[in-house]
Amino acid sequence: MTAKASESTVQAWTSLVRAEQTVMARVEDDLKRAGFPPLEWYDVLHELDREPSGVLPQAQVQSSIMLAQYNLCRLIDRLQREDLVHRQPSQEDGRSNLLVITDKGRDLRRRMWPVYSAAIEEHLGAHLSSGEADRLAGLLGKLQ
Amino acid sequence: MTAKASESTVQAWTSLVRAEQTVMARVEDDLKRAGFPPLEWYDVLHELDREPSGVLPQAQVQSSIMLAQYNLCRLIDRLQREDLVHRQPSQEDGRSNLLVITDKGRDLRRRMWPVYSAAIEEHLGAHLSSGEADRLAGLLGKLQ
DNA sequence: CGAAATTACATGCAACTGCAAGCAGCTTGA
DNA sequence: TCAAGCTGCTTGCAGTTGCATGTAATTTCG
Repeated sequence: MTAKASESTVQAWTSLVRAEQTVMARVEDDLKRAGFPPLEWYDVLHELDREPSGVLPQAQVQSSIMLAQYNLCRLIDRLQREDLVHRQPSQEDGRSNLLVITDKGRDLRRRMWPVYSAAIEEHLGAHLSSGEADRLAGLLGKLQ
Repeated sequence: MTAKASESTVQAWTSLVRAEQTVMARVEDDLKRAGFPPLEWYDVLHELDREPSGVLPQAQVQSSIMLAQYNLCRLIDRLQREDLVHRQPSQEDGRSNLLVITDKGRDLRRRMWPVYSAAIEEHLGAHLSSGEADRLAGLLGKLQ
């Protein structure tokens, strides 16, 4: 439990942090340049938009995306202010909010995807063969 | 330039972001539980402490760690407030700050490392063989 | 049942961040 | 040589985050 990390492990750690932060910054920058909001907006809209009904409990969105409860709460405030989603009290559970994506929200997500996808391709995909991408995903999957 | 990302690429992207955020959160949490400041404090102290003189221009620290200039500026404010580093005007270049690590700063970095190292080992190293860690680092290195 | 624990969400406050702008001090080139 | 531009650093402001806490609804269990 208190073992020191090996050289290989430390190298993997620093590469992981560097790579993620670098690629993330570039992707976010592309979105911003195109006039779009941050990726976390996309994440929430994506979770809702993939539901045909466009509805999910706030707690379920929270467990899908990696965001603290109070941060999701305030993110929803912002999305609601922009009329991209709205909150609807749940009938089944009086504590729970249902989040409903609006047409405007679905439209924004749809328009963001080409830019987002191209950014992923340019800043990540272009540097790896298809096999390398698969192996990378496989190794990263072991860390969860 | 506007190519859509392949399935493998998107999977690598989501794995990358998830893995980094998950492991980072766990490592930061271990440091916090042990009563230590955030990792970025460590990063700055580490850059300075690896110099025998303990001195580096602020601009050079900035290019080593990934932090916007104004964020480093304010991070240094905090470190200075805690007497971990101090600023010293450069003789050679009147615009430049030299950052000097204090004994207290060196000591903090030294005490943080065992906790940091153990966290890396637990949350990353324990999930990968040595060969896997090397391959992961190699793949991630292609993304810079 | 009904008190205690848990779950879902919200919020005041202090700290931190991003942006845009500012201020020296250095460098360049007509 | 000196005005224009660049570089290194700082800062005001508005927006965002983390923490601790609050509120209300549900679940658990003696």
